[in-house]
Parts: sequence; C-alpha cells; structure tokens
Amino acid sequence: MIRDVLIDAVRDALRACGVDTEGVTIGMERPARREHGDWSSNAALAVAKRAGQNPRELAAELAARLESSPARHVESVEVAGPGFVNFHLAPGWLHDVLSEAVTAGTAGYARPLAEHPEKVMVEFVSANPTGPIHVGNGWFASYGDGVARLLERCGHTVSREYYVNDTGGQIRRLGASLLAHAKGEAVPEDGYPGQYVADLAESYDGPLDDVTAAGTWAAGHVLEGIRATMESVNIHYDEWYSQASIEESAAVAEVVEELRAKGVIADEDGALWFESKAFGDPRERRVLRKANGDYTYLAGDIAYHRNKFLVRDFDRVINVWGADHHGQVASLRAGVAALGIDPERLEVRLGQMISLTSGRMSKRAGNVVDLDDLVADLGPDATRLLSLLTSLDQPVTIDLDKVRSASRESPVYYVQYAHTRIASIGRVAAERGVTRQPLAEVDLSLLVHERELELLRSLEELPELVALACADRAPHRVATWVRELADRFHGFYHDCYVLGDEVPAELTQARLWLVEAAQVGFKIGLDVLGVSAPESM
RNA sequence: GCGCCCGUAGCUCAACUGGAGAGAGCAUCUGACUACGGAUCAGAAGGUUGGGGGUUCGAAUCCCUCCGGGCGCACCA
Repeated sequence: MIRDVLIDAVRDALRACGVDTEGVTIGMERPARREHGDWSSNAALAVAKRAGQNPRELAAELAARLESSPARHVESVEVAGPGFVNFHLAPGWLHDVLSEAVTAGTAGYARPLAEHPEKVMVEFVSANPTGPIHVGNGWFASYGDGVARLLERCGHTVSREYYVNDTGGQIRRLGASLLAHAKGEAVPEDGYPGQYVADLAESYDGPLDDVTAAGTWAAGHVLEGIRATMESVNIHYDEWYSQASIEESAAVAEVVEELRAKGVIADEDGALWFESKAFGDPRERRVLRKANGDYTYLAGDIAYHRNKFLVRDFDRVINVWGADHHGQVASLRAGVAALGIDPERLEVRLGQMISLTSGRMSKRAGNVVDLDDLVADLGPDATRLLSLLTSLDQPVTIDLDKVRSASRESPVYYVQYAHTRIASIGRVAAERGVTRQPLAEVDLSLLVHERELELLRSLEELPELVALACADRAPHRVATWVRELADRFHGFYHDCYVLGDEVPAELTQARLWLVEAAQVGFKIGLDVLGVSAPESM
C-alpha cells in the first residue's frame, strides 16, 4: 500500500529532523482538491507544538528531506497552507492499483481480513409476526444484511437471525382478530384490522374458542409471508429463533435463578426484581417476574441473550433495533453484564425512525406500506440500494410517490448501467475479434487521461473503505462509493473509447484491463450491498 | 420534567471520524454523438452547515447554551 510507504517516509523524515515520533500517528490523506497532490500529511501540524517548532518551517524541512530521497512514485513534495506536506505522485502508483485489483480479483481485492476473526450474530428486523413486513422494516433489513455482508468480507463468520415474537398479548390479539373473522364478528378494538387477517381466516379450520392457538397458527402463516418477502430481496436468514421456544424450555426461569445465585435479585411486593443499577442501568431495578407469576419481556430477553453468548457461543452480537426501543438497551446490557458477559460484546445499533410523508407508520392506523408493494414497484435492487443510501442514524422520510415516479432515475440504474456498459464492451470486443493480452505484456503507462486516473483513484480507495465501513457498521458508505465509481466510469466511457479505429491497439489493451479493474470494483461494491450486477438491462 | 437521537442547497442525502475553498443525486436553466448502449456526458445556478458562545493553527464534526423535530421514560411486548 502506497499509503504505508509514505507514512514510513514521513516518520523517517521526522526522526531525521530530530522529532520523537514515538506514539505519534502520522496522518496521511487524499486531499479533496487535485492541486493539493495525491497524498497529504498533516504530521508537521500535529507534532509542531511538542517539537517546539513553527509548523510551516518544520513542514518545509520535511518536504525538503522527502524530496531529496523520494519514496516510490513520488515526483514532488511541497508545503501548502498552514503546514501540510503534499505529495505529487507519478501515475504509476495508480497503475499498480490496477494490477492489484485485477490480480486479486473480485474474491481477493478489497478483502481486509480482520486480525481476530469473530463469530458474529447479526439480529435484525425481528418484527412481530402479526402482519406483513413494511417499508420501514425493509430499510433495517437492507442495513442488517449489509452489515453481515461487510463482516463476511472482512473474514468474520456471520449468522443472520430473526427473533420471532411468537408469544404474548399481541399473538392473542391476532388470534382474537382471526377468530372474529372466522365467526363473522367485528374485529376487536385492539385487534388487527388488515385484510391479510380476513384472508387467513378463510383457510382456518382450528377451534374457534382458543385465541392463543388461533394466534399462533396465524403468526406461523404471517411468518411464512415475511420469509418470502425477505427472500424476494435476497436476504436469507440462518435462524428464525422462536421466543416461545425459550419460554417453553424453562431457560427464563433458569436465568433468573442464575441471577439470584449471583445475589442481584430482590423479592418485593410478590415480584422478583433485578438490581440493575450496579451494571450500568440508570434505573435502580427492573422487574423480571411479575407478582402474577409471569416473566417480563426483559427476563425473556436476558435469557435469549444468555443463549446467544453462552449456549451458542457467539463472540459478538449485533442487534439492529429501531430507535423506539432504545429504552431497552441499558437494562439488557445490565442483564448481560450481570451474567458475567462483557457487555462490549453486545452491540445495539439503533436506527432512526423511518417515516412516510403520509404520516407515521403504524400497523394499527393502517397507513403502512407493505415492503412487498414497494418491491413490486421498484424491484429488489432499487429497493435495497435506496435504503442503503443513508446512514442508519439519520432519520429518513420516504415520499413513496416520488420514489415510484423517480424510479427510472434511481441511482441503482446509474450504477447498473455502468456495469452493463462493461459487459457491452466485452461483447463488442468479441465481435471484432479483439482479445486481451496478458497483463504483463500490456503497457499500463499509456493510461494517463484524467478520466482513467480518476477511475483508478476510486478503486484505490476501496480496500480501506470496506474496512472502515465494516468497523463502523456503515454499509451506506459502500453505496456512496459505488455511485462515485459509476460516475467516474461513465465519464471514462464517454471520453475514452476502448475500441475503435482511432484507438491505438496498445491503448485498447491497457483500457481493456482498466475496464476489467472497474468491473472488479462494481462487483465487490454491489455484492456488499446485496444488489445484482447485470450484464444487460 | 428527565434521557437518547437528529437539524447541511428548493427536495433526498454525503462529507475519509478535527483538515485546505462543505460535495453528489433529483428538480431548474444551457449545451454535447454519423465510433464501445444518450438509462450517458459537460456547464450554470443554488449554503452564515438551525442561532449564539467556547476549545483549537484549523470546527458541519468536540464542549456549553438556546431554538426546532423524532423517540423513549411499564409488574406491555
């Protein structure tokens, strides 16, 4: 990596200037403006104070040393602004990037393997199986799967999990709604009025007096629908974990006993309380078992997470939750900590609320849009890319009319069109009998057009970007990147013909390899996003 | 009332985690093919980064404080 080469050079130069670099992180960035060079270091600014020197003078001395014994590809080094040291490199550094990308290929390029690979669970969506999944859930689904894909790319072992809330009051309400339809009665006030309940009632042939049984039956069918919806957007869960199974297994009672043995349980007013404050919860205590003998949701959730960590042995658990659940985070972490599990191993990523322009989404209010409907309109690729365009902690407002009417201008087509142009170049080359020569025999130094270099600059950033996006659990960065790659590819395609009578054969060869490198970038980026890379559209 | 999150161009969003003059897409206006797919490209216009203070060589980013919005604050799940 050229960056490391330059960082080492700066460190050496600083030492030569008599500056102690122990514990100093040498900054090395790609400047926003081209005239500031290919790489820039703020090291002089950062260490000037401790070195007791004027930053600009120190920078000048650094630049002089760096230029007198230049590192690989370095053409010139200059001082700019308050004390930045700017490196101007020969295009060869980008030709190296091209070689790396095509040599490593889709499987190997931009695969920043973690030093300590972990067994990670990503639990996401986990919407109650009381109705079809809606657009807001879809946003979190794309995010969760994107995080999982990033983790996998970085060498972790990932399991995707959907926690099924198949027990409790909502299931009984669903059952009551189903039975009401089956008996030709009105749906209860607190029931589910959706058409899907009426449809399900048509095929219900169970007893008409057991709301729990009816609810469980209905939830099972609703869940099948959710599973199908997820498959339609190319999301495949490894595990659909049943809450009921935890409760039936006595794991909840056991975890409460385990906590009691640790001395963090108090018995008062007939209820069992968890003294959670000692484990970082802002509240003093939480009920685990109610006076009526029922366990609370928290008790079940602690048992569930005990299962994740201690039974199924995950190193790390990432839960993707909506911001409306953030009140649960502290108590759950406290419960996990009380079991002796390092709470740092539990990550809860809170997604800000997804709203529609028509108002807040609510299953009860009926102003929900099913994810299925959106996918039917936009297709899975556009749906997924659209939802990955924004950061998770940005509240999102979706104007569905606008999204639908603008679907043709969707960024996904912009990116996919770039990829089809690559395939198209391949087809035309084949027609004309142009074949690619081995890389070693091709003169990449012919690639000096600004469009070509910009394309390579994007590719150069990918390995680092993937690592960063993974560490930050931020797949939207990849979406931003792949759009930029498409932008640069379209520019290249427009200004730099690969094939044609006026293009010298040697240049065609170099550009064919450049196109190959671009394709590696598209495939990696789109794969991480869960979006297909079509050959034609 | 308390806690968490958010506020960036007309709209939807970025911004390498404190770097140089805040960038894209859409919408608006103006241009560009007789060669690889015009679902494209080039250009214009659009900003006191909600307001004010502070820290710093340097702030959209960190701290304080107002304003505005979202979400929480159960022996519900």
